[in-house]
Amino acid sequence: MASIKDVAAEAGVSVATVSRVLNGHPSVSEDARRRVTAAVTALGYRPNAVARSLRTDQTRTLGLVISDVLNPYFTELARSVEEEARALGYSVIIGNADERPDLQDHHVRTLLDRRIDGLLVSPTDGGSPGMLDAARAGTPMVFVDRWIPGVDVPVVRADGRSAVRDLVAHLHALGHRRLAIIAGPAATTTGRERVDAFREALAAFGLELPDAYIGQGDFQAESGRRVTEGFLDLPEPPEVVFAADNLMVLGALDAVRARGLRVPDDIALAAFDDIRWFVHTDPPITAIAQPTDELGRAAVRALIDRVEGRTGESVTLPARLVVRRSCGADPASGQNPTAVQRSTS
Amino acid sequence: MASIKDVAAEAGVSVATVSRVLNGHPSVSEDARRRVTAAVTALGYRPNAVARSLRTDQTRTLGLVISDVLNPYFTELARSVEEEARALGYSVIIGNADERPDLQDHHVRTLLDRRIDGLLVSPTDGGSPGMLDAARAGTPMVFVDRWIPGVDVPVVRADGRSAVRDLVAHLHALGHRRLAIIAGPAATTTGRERVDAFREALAAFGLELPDAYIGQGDFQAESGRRVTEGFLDLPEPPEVVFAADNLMVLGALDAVRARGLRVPDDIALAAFDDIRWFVHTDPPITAIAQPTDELGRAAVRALIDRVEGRTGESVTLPARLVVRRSCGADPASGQNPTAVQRSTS
DNA sequence: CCTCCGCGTGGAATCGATTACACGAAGGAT
DNA sequence: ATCCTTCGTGTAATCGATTCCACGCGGAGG
Repeated sequence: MASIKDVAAEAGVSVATVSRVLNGHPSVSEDARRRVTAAVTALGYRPNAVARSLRTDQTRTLGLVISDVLNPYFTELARSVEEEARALGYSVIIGNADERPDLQDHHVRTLLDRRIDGLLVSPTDGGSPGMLDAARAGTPMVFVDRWIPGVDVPVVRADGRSAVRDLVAHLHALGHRRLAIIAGPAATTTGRERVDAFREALAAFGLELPDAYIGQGDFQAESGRRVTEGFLDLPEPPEVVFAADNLMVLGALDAVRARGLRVPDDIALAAFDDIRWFVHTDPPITAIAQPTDELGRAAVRALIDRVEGRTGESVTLPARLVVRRSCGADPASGQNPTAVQRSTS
Repeated sequence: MASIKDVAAEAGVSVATVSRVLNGHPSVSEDARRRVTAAVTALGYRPNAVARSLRTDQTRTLGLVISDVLNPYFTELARSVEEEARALGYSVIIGNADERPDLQDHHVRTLLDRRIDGLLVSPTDGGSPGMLDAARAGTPMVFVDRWIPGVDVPVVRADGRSAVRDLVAHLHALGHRRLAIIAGPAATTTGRERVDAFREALAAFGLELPDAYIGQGDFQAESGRRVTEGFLDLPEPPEVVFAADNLMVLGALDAVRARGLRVPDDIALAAFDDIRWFVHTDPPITAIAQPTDELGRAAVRALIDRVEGRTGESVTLPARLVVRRSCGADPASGQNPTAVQRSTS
């Protein structure tokens, strides 16, 4: 592969001049510029990004560590992150943590070793050593979706509180009183927050959230199945199961089916995170939709602000309720339209 | 960030010795080794991968350019690729082409600029300039899933031929005679091959595949909807629509629903590529499943073989039919079990 | 006692870029 | 004519690692 020296030789100039032409430096004669560009195309020369990074101490690369690539929510997030980054002249390297803190750390370390300019993380846990080191070392960093309390890093996320209130209002209006939740891991902020928001919303309607109605999941489908089976075994099973992510509701659906029960007639189902497949499930699933695309873009902008020395700020965007048939409403006619409206407030 | 010089100073040895310790070189005294490791931990030193790559001319990184991250098939593929690569000591950088040749080229160029050791591609088209350059330049390369005829690069893929035969046998046994297909882009091998396999299988049962029953899709949901609407407008609409990928069948489902028709009673549906959501759609969708995980791993092994100077060979693995309710069978009881058996041959 | 060998170590070249600095030529001002 | 800019260019240092080569030292063999 041709190097800058080869180009210099071919053009009959020094490497400095070649570099200047490549970087659009003003003080190069028109003649030299022509000869260099000719040599570049003749040799099919492409600058070595590795060498350039070593010298300039910047890679124009962002790292993105997500919790689970197989979760469509994170896939969409990754896509919008890459898009915005590309538009701003950066590349993205994705690390998939599979909800495992050790893997998360592995990726953070690897990315730091490659001297990425900034790091976008959706932490799997409450702060693994590698992550805390990175934050402390001053690597530009932004949390997206999930974050770690007490760590001084901007957070870009959706606030589901009002949407959860809308959901509970919707369920209450349909006559449901015994509502259960499949929570995410307690180590994650989204795992805790969604339970809190749910409990608060219930309280506003004078409803309790008994411990028996809080199932401990891990954001994976299998845990949704397990927890739902537990709910169904209760002397007084819930009328509604709300899953804290889109994968767990799938498991819940499995468990309900396996008992020969019907949704929503025997039990209602809802989920956090809306994905396109929910339109086609049987029945279509009521969900809380995050503005995933905007989240990804905002996170990248905040991170690049930090990378380039500006102050990237935290951003919180509203989530909104999308009513479908899994809770009993007929969305084509009956349900209260104010629910959808209020969620954008 | 601490460099090797700092470590050398801290340990009271030369940088050469530090490097030797770091790389497990034998001829270092026990004493020096101890002092160096102590200095490393004291400073929290991590070698600069950029500098190392520049010197050694290898990045221990693989590039993976996939056609569409939002397609669960490719997400699973990416995951298994990363897993196998990690197990073998390599990192993976993913580029998402979004089925756009220009974006594909952008990613190939960027990856080559970073001097990745090898490239895994599932080409979006029939050979864009960047890709052909890469192949010609001698970059270790392997095609996965799709490939470009005439380019001398190993291919790791699934052969759907026998599974398509099984599918057609299944459909024929259920009494269906008018079978249509939503094809992928003609520029892709999978786009063409699946149509050919379908036509061949039909011929074996004395059935034709009229042009009106071949819809031109682009592997995206929207094209599935459009094509299916065209089928339904035909004077004699098909009894079965077979989509060449999992996204297009979603669009087909939309189109069928929008007309108020039922699956499978009014029209049967099937798809290439099985994904976990198909179990939960209404109705569950009959699909041809690729051994995605094994495909990803085999591709990585073949590529690393090339990278490390061995001869990575092409691999073809069989796909298999997974019967569900979208074609009219009741998989719990009725359908011919030989269909599933034969597909593994 | 001398020579040779091997081991542990350090000095310095190297990878491919960027960039500070110096230098010569040309042109304008005095 | 002399001096000072300005402009275009080249030389060389630098980034952080790896690795070739040489050197000093100690022990073994003659």
